[in-house]
Amino acid sequence: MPATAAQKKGTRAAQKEARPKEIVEAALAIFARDGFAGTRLEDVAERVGISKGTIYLYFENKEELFKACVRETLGSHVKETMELAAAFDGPTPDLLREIVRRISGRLTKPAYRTILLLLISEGQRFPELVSFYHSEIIGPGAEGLGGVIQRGIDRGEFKETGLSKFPMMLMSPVIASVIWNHLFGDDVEIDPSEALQTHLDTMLDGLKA
Amino acid sequence: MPATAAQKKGTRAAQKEARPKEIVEAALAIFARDGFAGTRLEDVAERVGISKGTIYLYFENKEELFKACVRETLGSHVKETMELAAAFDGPTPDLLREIVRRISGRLTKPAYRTILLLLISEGQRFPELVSFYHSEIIGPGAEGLGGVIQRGIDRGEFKETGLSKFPMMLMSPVIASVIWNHLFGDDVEIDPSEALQTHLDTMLDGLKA
DNA sequence: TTCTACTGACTAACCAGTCAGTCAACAAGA
DNA sequence: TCTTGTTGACTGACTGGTTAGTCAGTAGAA
Repeated sequence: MPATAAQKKGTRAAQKEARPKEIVEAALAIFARDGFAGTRLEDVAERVGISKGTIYLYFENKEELFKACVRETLGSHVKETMELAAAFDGPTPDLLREIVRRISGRLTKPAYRTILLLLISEGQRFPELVSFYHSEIIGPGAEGLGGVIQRGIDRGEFKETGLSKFPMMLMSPVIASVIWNHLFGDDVEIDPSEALQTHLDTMLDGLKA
Repeated sequence: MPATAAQKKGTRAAQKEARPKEIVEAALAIFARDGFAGTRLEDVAERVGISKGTIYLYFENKEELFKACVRETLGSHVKETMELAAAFDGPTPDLLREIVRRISGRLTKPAYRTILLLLISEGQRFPELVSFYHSEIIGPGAEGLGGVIQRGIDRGEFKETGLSKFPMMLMSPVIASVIWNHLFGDDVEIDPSEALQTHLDTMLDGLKA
């Protein structure tokens, strides 16, 4: 009996182990293209190179497959970002730039972008997913950003503004540009990091104590 | 036995004239709830109090009904806003505030909000709708906002920033809060106009020459 | 040979779109 | 005003196509 995944490569056991991820990856692509209701599991299967029945060996039904896609992609990288914030001891504007840049980096990755758009479209149908997203990602993220803004205020670098109440709004240009590109990308593509850069420059100027 | 509920009011001619709007309104609600693929025309019909067949007397098919919903709701109020900008002769920050506030007012109206979310979810499937939206609303809107920012720069009220390149990003907090409320509104509702207010305060401060 | 991941034909359900039939509104004549 | 014929908005059962989900059978690794 082989011990590691690498050794098992090509064996049935290895294949079995790799299947769920393969399926989720393919499903993500098809869900992104056709939405939840519009997705045909046969298309997903074909993309993996298996038959539809196989999907049901790994996922209870279409809904569970969808949820797996969301959970798989979201992961939870919030913690490390928060640790960075705690350890940092330079000027707060630099810290804020770095953190916002990191979040933006994640938000604009293809898989994450896809999930963001899918959550917007299908969220109503999957309240548990939305609250998962809220409690695992959005909540801690907002809290973290809020903490950084507060740090700036405490250190006399930022003045007090309403932004403390809506720290997530710092990310709004990134979200808006992801949506913009999704809709109008063929005509006029926006570079989210450039949009963010511009936005941050102006905001940080306006925040200055 | 026929349903008599629909036959209460007005003449046949009046009824016929009112039908399309009734259908579009009902469809908007169901599309918003179930998405395009998920919407059953029977549900739409039931909401109006007519039978499914009647919908086909007024709309060629499901797609055309969807397009009618979008076109009906979007209208085109951009022109008047632009005229306001041309006529205004006070300080540019005040003008910008007023214009952004107006756009936000439209964006957050329930029907418009619904269309925004539907365009995000279903836009891929309806490229003509997206380009309609782009050419009728977004393009002129962006141009108008850009003009106002330029006015500020010309009058020495604003400094030159990258914002001129992405004027629509001024609206990003509104878009982000519409999406936020759509997803998380049950837990923590954001007041888009408050978010916008905060955002504008900071941005205008940062834009100051 | 045994075991099991996988197959794909099948079923049951669903729904967009159709169309022959219905009946209330209207018109016109008595 | 009443009667009667016509019109056309509307109905809803039906069709045809689609797809989620099942399961008896297969193939190939161990």
